[in-house]
Amino acid sequence: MSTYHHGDLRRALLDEAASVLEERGVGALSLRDLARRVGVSATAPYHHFANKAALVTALADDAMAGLDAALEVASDRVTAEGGNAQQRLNALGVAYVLFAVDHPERFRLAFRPEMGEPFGGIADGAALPDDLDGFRHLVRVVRDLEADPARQTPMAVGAWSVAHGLASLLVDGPLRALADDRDRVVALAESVLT
Amino acid sequence: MSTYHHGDLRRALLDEAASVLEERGVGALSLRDLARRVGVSATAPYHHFANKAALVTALADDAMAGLDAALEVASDRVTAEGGNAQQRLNALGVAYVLFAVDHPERFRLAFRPEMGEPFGGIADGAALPDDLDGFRHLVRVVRDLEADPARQTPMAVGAWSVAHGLASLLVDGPLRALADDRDRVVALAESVLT
DNA sequence: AGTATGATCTAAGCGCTGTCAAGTTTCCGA
DNA sequence: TCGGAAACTTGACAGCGCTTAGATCATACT
Repeated sequence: MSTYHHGDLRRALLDEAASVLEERGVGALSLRDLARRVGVSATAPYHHFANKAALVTALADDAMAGLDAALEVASDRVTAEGGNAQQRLNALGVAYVLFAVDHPERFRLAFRPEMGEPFGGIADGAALPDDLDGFRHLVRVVRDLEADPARQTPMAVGAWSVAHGLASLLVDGPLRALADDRDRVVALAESVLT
Repeated sequence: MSTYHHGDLRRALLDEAASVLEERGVGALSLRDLARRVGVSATAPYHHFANKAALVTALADDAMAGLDAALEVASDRVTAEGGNAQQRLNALGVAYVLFAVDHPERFRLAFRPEMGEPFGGIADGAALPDDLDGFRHLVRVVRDLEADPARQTPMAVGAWSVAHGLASLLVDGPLRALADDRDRVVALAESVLT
């Protein structure tokens, strides 16, 4: 026959995992179940991922990439509309929050700590690094907005904090009830992100 | 003999779980292991908790209570020192962040969504409820600070967002490296929470 | 063309988990 | 005192992550 070698089992597993994640949440992820769904033996995934944590980490990387893409779209849109740096920063915050509301499981997974080291890390007084692990848009807009390098890092941290905090509260916290109404989410985000 | 009935197995399980949580993280929690440590059969916990999720939820409630207590201490301290409402709000934010840094596992668990419904929820235009599930201190200080009820909810949301976001970034995000140095955490928190 | 080699996948099994069903021991109130 | 309820035990089941050992396939070299 012909299906002994799968073709791209790694990709198939990640895709299946993404759909399980969306429907049942991260707690429902199981290597055996994924293998079953893809139609492969229980141990096949181990030829593509060292262990379950590695698969989940890869999935989290995908989620991060999705968030980054959403921020890029928002940033480009404001730029195309001739917006200034402040408007771009606000748009990034709104897009950040909307991504979390639209894809809560992906958002949660992206910031899940117990599986690996997600971030490069930034120091306190040091200058802002170019690539904040996918948050290059934030870095760029902060540099446009604040000339003094010493103030860039606190500014980036503050902007990121409020966006991330609001997103978390909408996804997991006391604002969950609002998360369904995108218009109200946008209004709330714009009023808070200033 | 006498140890057939344990005395307060429920409390013993929760205490043991709290210590496992602190040392190994939430992923290392296992009902069987807890039972073993407490010296009881594997199924004994089921007479006190419907399932594992119920135990974890109870543990999360404890964690929330701990955070609330930390906020209360901070609020009382500022009040005793004759501080105004704005100073009290800032102190709450710093205490919030410090709790997260000092007890990262407890902080993460308190906001873990997949086990039950942690929050009561607040609506958009509605007035701020008295008890925001343990965050009564935030509600109180916001009421002292902003007379207009329509603006209280956005203000509370904003303050909570930035504190929660900063705490998350310090615990799980790109600021992890700073989390060890409490003085710098305090300085960063005070500079961001304004 | 023939074959070795490495990549890919399967099969069997270990120790762990959460949970259920049924039986045993202890406590406490009528 | 005694009977029911509460607390706990034993035993078992299915599912999990992961390891070890072996089968199968594509392809690169001679």
